[in-house]
Amino acid sequence: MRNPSSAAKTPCCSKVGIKKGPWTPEEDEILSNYIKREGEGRWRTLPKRAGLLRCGKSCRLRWMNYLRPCVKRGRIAPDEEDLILRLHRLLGNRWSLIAGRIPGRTDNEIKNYWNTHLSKKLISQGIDPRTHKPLNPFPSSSDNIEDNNHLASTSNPNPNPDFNPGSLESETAATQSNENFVFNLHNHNQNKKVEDNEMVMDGFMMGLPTSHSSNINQENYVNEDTFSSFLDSLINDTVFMSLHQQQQPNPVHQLSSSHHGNIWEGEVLSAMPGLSEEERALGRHHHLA
DNA sequence: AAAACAGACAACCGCTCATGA
DNA sequence: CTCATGAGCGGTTGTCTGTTT
Repeated sequence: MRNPSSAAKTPCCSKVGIKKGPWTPEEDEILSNYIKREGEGRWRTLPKRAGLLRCGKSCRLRWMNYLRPCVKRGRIAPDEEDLILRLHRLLGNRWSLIAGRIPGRTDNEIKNYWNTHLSKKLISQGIDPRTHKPLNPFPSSSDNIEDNNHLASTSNPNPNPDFNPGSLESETAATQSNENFVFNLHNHNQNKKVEDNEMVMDGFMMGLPTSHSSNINQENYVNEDTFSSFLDSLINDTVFMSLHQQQQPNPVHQLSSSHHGNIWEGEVLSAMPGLSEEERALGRHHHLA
């Protein structure tokens, strides 16, 4: 339950006369017409100017998630679902980043779909939706071992069989290789939420020493275009399959055609489009530091 | 038919960050 | 540098709707 006393901290939504709850078609029309006429922005004052009894945040949310012409409604397609799974394995709960790679879908929609469908689906498959790792890393029966090997080969971000989150041996190449990528992701994300706890909790960041999160600086910055192109490459089957065929002859490290979140450092650095030799070197330097 | 329950998703809240005065 | 404000994000909750009992 929401804490009534906390509402006083958010003056924009606590004013008397501000309507809450589901939007009516009339309100939608007023908001749509106003934004089409006047444009987006200045959300705090928009309700008054448009003649709506809503807070600015509510107007923004309604526009962003439902009224924008580019918002796609309807069921999530299987290919979109696959994309969400891969991006979540790479990005964690960065819903806006994930949504940014899926045209027409909003962060709220993807977040809801994840919480109501995909997380349950992964759990039913024995996969931890947070970490994308098997829920039971030490199965007792041979059947379970087989099942988990299959799961690991398709969805585990660290399919290296030596991986053990609780041991020094867990510092495998797979885990360490994510480090630079994680590092750059945080720079990309406007340095937002650079918190040790969050980094530890994020699935694909498991095993990352927390001290690194406080050392994020500009020298490892990768610009938006580079990051965007990089993500495109990550979600492209062909690129990753060819990379793995070239660089990972070991069948243990082969990935299925539909799941390949396991990123090795060499792949990450070499796959980064437009990355200079200096930047690659910086990435290696950070990894070794 | 109606109540209870569960699932889906729309919306809200608190927080952080960016920017400008 | 500090403060105020706007904007955006992710977690959580409320409400609606379909299903089961």
